[in-house]
Amino acid sequence: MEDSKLKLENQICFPIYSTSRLITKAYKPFLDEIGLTYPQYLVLMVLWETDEISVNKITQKLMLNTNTISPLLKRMEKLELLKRSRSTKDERSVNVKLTEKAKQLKTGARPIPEKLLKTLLNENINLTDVLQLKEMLNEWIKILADKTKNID
Amino acid sequence: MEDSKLKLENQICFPIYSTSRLITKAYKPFLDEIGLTYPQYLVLMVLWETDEISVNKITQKLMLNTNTISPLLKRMEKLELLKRSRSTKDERSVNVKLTEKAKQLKTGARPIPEKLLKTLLNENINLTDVLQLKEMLNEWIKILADKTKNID
DNA sequence: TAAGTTTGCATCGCACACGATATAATCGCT
DNA sequence: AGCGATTATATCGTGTGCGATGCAAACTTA
Repeated sequence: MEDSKLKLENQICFPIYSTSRLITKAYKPFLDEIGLTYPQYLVLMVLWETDEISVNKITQKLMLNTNTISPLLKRMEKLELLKRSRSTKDERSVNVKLTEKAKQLKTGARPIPEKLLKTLLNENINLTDVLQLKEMLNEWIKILADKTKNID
Repeated sequence: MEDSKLKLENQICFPIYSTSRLITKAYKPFLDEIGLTYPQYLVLMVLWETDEISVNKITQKLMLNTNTISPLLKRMEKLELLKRSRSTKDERSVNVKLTEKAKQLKTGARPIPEKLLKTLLNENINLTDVLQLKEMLNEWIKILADKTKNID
């Protein structure tokens, strides 16, 4: 019986899982400086782009469910990074708005993407590789988002 | 001021993070059938390859710390998937050994890698792409494991 | 317009990840 | 042999992720 497929080193999924964790770890020193966790940083990236946005829109952009986003936003509100308020148009909907404090954090965050990219580029991986990888992952995200949409 | 780098869609890290979560989700139906979580499945892949292995070796292979692995193994012992016992040679070390139940789970797990791969391949992504991606990720893991080894 | 369905958000419980810390065993150096 | 440093593992607290469930507002459709 051939079991090589069950070996860790032959999996494609394990390297993605590990890389993801290691990248989050690589962010840590930079995010510590501005007092953010990685998921909080993701939320702020959404809000820096579009202040005043509904919880639902955030879940869509980050592909996370409300049972992850709601407590995350709650913690961020406690950190005075944002304000939540019921929409008047649709009472079910909650709008999220940045505080001045969070807007100013953007200055500290601006150099982070470049720093991370510098960490990831070396003699074996160039920018073209990275962009190619990004395309491929986005393709996978499309496939997987579709195939897993009924799994909860 | 150019802020395009702070946009979610221009990040390479976010697609990796999302793909990782979506892949775990894609595993779920298959792992549910044999009553495992994804990290538990990873531990078993290590043990199916080498039964009787120290906790330390497992942390190295999975690149996870003991504060993640210890409780994980404890839960798995409660599920009767493995036994833990102090090494006689080195009383600090704990050896992990599969139960018969876990060994038999391997039969149920055998088709899983192929199923997952089938999910990931389509008209836009072929096996060569996947293998190329794996190489690139392994390169990143090397870089990141080194650069983050002092971050805790 | 009334009843059933869907939608938007929240809460609860559980399983990771991981920083900080603790403890015991072993190692290294004198 | 003795003692400080290192190593292997465990525990605690916090922050995600996410399945299950709850609830109220909005929608649908008879």
